[in-house]
Amino acid sequence: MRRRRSDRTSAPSPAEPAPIDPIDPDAVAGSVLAGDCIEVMRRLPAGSVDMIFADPPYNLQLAGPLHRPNNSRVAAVEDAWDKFPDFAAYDAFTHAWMAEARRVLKPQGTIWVIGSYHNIFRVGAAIQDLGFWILNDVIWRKTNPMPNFRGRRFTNAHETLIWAARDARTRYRFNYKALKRLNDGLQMRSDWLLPICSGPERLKDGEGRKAHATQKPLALLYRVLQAATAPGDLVLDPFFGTGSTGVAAKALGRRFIGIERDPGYVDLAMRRLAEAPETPDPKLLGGDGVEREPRIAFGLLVETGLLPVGTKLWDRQARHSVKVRADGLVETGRGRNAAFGSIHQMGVKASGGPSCNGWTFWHTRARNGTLTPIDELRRRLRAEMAEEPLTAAEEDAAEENAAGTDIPAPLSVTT
Amino acid sequence: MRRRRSDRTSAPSPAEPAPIDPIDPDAVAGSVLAGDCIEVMRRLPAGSVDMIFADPPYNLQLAGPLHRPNNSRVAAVEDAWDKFPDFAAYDAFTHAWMAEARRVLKPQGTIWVIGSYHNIFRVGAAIQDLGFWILNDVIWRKTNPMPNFRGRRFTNAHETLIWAARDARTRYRFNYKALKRLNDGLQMRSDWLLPICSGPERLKDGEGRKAHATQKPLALLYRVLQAATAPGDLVLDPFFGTGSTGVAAKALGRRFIGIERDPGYVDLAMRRLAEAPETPDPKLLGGDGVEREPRIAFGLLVETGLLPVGTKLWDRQARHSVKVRADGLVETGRGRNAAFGSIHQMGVKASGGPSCNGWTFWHTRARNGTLTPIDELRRRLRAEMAEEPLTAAEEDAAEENAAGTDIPAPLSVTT
DNA sequence: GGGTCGGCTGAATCATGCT
DNA sequence: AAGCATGATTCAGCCGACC
Repeated sequence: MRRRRSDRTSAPSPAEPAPIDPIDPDAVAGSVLAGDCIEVMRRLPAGSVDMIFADPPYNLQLAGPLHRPNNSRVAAVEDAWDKFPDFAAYDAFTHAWMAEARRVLKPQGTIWVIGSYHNIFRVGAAIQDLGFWILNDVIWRKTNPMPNFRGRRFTNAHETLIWAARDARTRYRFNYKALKRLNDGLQMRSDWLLPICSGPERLKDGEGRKAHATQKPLALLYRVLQAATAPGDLVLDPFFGTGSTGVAAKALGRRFIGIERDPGYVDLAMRRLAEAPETPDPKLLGGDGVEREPRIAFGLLVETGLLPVGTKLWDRQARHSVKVRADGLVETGRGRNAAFGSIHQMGVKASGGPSCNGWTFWHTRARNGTLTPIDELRRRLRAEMAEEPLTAAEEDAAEENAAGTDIPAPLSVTT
Repeated sequence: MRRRRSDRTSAPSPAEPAPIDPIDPDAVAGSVLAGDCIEVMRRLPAGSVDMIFADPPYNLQLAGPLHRPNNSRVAAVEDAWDKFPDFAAYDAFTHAWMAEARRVLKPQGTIWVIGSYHNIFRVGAAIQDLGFWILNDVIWRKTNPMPNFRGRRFTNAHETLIWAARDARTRYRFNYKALKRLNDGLQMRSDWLLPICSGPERLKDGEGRKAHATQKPLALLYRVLQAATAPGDLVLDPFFGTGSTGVAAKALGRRFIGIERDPGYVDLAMRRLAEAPETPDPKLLGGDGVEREPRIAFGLLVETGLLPVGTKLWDRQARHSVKVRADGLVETGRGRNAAFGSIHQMGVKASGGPSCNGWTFWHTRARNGTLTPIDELRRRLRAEMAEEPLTAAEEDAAEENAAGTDIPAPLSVTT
């Protein structure tokens, strides 16, 4: 039966969804919302959070109690929230919460989901089916995993995280340089070695038993947040548990919203968060270190006299050269072979590659033959413009580079 | 239209599947079968192979060319075999070949599938949907992965293998001890650190380019085969490629069947296998070092006089004791408290645990009070029966244990 | 012959802002 | 919205060339 428009003004029938009571994300930032995550997410506006971290039930399907060789019993995940009748039920649940998560995510946001081989393949397939675009799968290698007591399998020494963008071709955030610094100057890899959550960090109940079966280590959350968020970003965790995501967010100057169904965990997380430290100084948070430096047009080097008109520039093998023109372009050849263009365009011509960064391709040549990339001149100009004095080491380096070149010392610059 | 029975005797119509031409697995062991793996597997009898290793297409979905910072172009996987129109097509393909693989697998067999985040979640979900039972996901961590040239993601430094049994409750093979030895005496973990296939191992074509885009390192196959097969086992690889699985199988004394669609790869693999070394001495293959040992009934210790009837056995804390009976059982208590059973059953009774290994639970007690597990007696008996002299260290240990006990020196045994 | 240096390559879903 | 200009970006290992 087709509904007439006037029906809509009447009270909703039982078959219709309950009227949505909207939640203002900014108003609830920093708190834990009690309730089913699907229902709570429905009340959040679309495109309202920067990142989502989710640690959903693993659907462990343990056959029976497991005992160590000394016959002591292993404390397993036996909570009701981890029980699903079959894969279909788990898939339905996964699609449901993940569809809401995607709606709530900003177009340029990303989602992280952690799981084990029991559930991660269902989760990954659902992520792809819902239109997310996987960026990496990341392996958390445990330094101290539980051994395999029966000796029937490999020690299950890792868990898998999936990192995905909301859409295939969006501009997501990845703090590449920050993570490279965290990894001693090498690119951060997709395998992370971290201890499991134990010792004082592991929350206990009154009787000294672990308060939550699957509490994640803060170090894991730190790395996730540092990789994919900026200070001030809003992070959503729909399976908040003991609130590790919130603790990490607070420490890193990120905002968060936690959703948790179990009232006991809600209480626990709120008490934990009240005492969690907050980084007082935003400068300590770092960021990516690639906050855009002011753009410098090549022509400015000519105008400021750093590169006099007619100066010859060479590639690193000194096989190609161009001459600096007054209009900030460079030229090469004579007569019919003559050509001119930007440092980048002429770099493409000279190198034959598909693209070229002229700043690092072209060099000045000192009288003794030493080649210096013109990017070095740009760096010095930037330093002057910022009116920040060079460090002693930088001054030394600058003088050393300048010594014996045809290039005049940098001038004062006014924009 | 319903078909009448008599139709079946006539020549098959084009709509009917072609008549199956059966393949005898033993006859084709050690060779490469050319053709589509689904069609070829259909011709193999059900339950005919011990293990399957599969390296299916990853469905990479690469957008455009990628260049290194030095502008050289990355050689991508651009082969037609890796192209699928969408996830649905890939899923259908995956289900189809994997269903055949499961049929061909022995009930106690296992399957290994390798993939990356592009496909492994589809593969894992299909494995579960088809009734396989996942035993582990194993992470191949690459020592030397390709970097992320644009700094937009984590270095994709690993691939994932799924190891699954045909059914949930089958007795599959896992050479636990062999892998523990491979790992310096520690349990083998689910994360394996291995280099990618390069250098002389990497097959090249006439022009020095890689012969196959995705050749896997032999070390990876060695470990897989050592973990999950016994010498003489028949291993099937439905995506044989350059035949690394065959080379590893030949070296480890396993039999193999390779299936490969591309005639060029078939030729290449056959030539490679002809020159691949075969381990001549089966003793070098090792095995697990467990099931080679003959089973020793507890009663044999009584029959051989190693444990005279009436000897008292104690648990490690000397809190419980049993007496050895002539029939190879042990008994405890008197009158109404009397009970008897196997060393294992009585161990369960004494320890209160769910299970008990009587060989390590029960001990003989020397006059000076020293307790020695009866497993030590079994070990000495095994050594005699094998007529293999003990190593010097074993002799020392055995003597030390025997010194001052009530237990007579081992007798010569004839079975 | 040995050591050093530069070049090449590997299952890769690899850019962004302005006009 | 599409096109164009700018310019940011790599690690381990093998191999050959060259001292």
